[in-house]
Amino acid sequence: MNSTAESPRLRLEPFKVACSSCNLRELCLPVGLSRENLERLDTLVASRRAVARGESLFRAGETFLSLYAVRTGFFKTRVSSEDGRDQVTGFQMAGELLGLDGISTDNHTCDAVALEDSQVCVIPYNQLEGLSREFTELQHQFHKIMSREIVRDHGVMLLLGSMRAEERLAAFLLNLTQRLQARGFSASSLILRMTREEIGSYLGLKLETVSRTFSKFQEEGMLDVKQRQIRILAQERLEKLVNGTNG
Amino acid sequence: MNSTAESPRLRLEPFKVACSSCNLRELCLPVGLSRENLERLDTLVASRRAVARGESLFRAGETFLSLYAVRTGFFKTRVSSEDGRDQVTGFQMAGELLGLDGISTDNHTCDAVALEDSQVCVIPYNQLEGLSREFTELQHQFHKIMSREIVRDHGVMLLLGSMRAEERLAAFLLNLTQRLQARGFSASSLILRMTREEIGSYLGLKLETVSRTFSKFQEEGMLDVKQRQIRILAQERLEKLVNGTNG
DNA sequence: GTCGCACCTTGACTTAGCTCAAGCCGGGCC
DNA sequence: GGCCCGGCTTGAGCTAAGTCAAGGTGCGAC
Repeated sequence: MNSTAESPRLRLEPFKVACSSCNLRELCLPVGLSRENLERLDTLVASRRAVARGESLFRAGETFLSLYAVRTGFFKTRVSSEDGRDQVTGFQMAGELLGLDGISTDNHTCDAVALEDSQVCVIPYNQLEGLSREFTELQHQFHKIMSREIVRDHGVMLLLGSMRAEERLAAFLLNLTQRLQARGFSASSLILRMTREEIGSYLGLKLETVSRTFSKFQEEGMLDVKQRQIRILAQERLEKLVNGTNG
Repeated sequence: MNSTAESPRLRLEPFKVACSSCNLRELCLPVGLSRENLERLDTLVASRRAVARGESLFRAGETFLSLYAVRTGFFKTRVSSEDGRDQVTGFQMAGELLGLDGISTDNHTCDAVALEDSQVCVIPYNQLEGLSREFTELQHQFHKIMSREIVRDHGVMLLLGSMRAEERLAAFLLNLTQRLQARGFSASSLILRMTREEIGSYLGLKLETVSRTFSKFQEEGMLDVKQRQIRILAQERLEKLVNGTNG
């Protein structure tokens, strides 16, 4: 209705979006809510925002007002140090929440960048706090999501602190396919949304190492790699790389 | 009163502990609470627990029921992978919260180990949820603490993913002294509570590398290192190592 | 269609940090 | 007092991953 000439960067979709009818509700903030409470959540998540590929949803330093749930598309989050070092801290797909880091200081502390044209649901944070005082289910679910992010981060620390390049890439691929599978996609073939450099930044490796490791996995018959199209040919061998006392 | 023969590992201190009169209240969960609300918090944080050096406060896999605030002493948290790899994910001192990772699955996902004889305040989690539905200040403060943990973890990822050994150790020391200073200790001299191996695990380095890097800092006149006693002689040079586009 | 550009691959060489090994230091205990 | 043991230091050599450099590939713009 209202798609007149607005900045593509900040375009707001004014039509109502309903969690209660969203097919992501089993993966997103609404998990575990009753029908009735779902409808109360609808009053909160009232707008969407489109983010074009390459654009930022938010940047470090901006005032924090809302969380965002990825509806469609794919994001990366990135922190930067004062001297310009970058670190990709995560990749987010449909149903995942962005912006939790902003609560601590009322300012975002990382950049969230769309890796493809994406849409997010806007969740005004103080309204979320209000509503979660009113019903336990939402409060509890929200706490679980924050806690899950902490657990995820600890897993990344383990990866960065103690795994070798092959193990890191294997863990990365298995994590991606597992999350894609939960969303109804294939467990064995995927299209990467990010560059080798972004994978490398996330895994604490240089892009050449990522590329070489992909090639090695292909030579060894574990993967079929064609640029960003990946087919997993031997999932159990990847799993063994990550978990086993590999040799 | 009740310090009869109990297991030193699980000893509960039955006497009342009051956040409202605790000298850590400006660093801990009660930050920002009004006098009146502080007293309501006292009803929640009702017991203490002592943990002897080397003992665990909780272990991965145990049922999650409570958060813990460090009252005195020093802890490390540690995650393990299936094949026995360990990663120290943090060191916690007075006023810091332990156990946030447990909310996500109702099970602890890491071990918390005391590095010296310590005491913690027990914060029953479902009571905390209840009370934080009743007053906004507590809810908001709790969310900030969880978010701060996420931000901290992202900082560690940056360190592990993109810094060299010297930068990691410098960042570690500066972080420690900053937190100690906030607790009224010297900004320039400290006693390490952890071994070289534990520092190495946290920083993604081997203990020999930690030791060599300490020696290098000492040779260069930036530190005075005598086993676990550290004196910082040139803080600004450590800062430059971490932040500057060092050469 | 083809040009340009961003991204990816591969090779040759370098190096930071790891491994293995030996010895030292200091605090607790008999 | 001295001895034992966990933790720390240091050296020598090795290796995984980084660096630098040269091409290849595929897609979008004109």
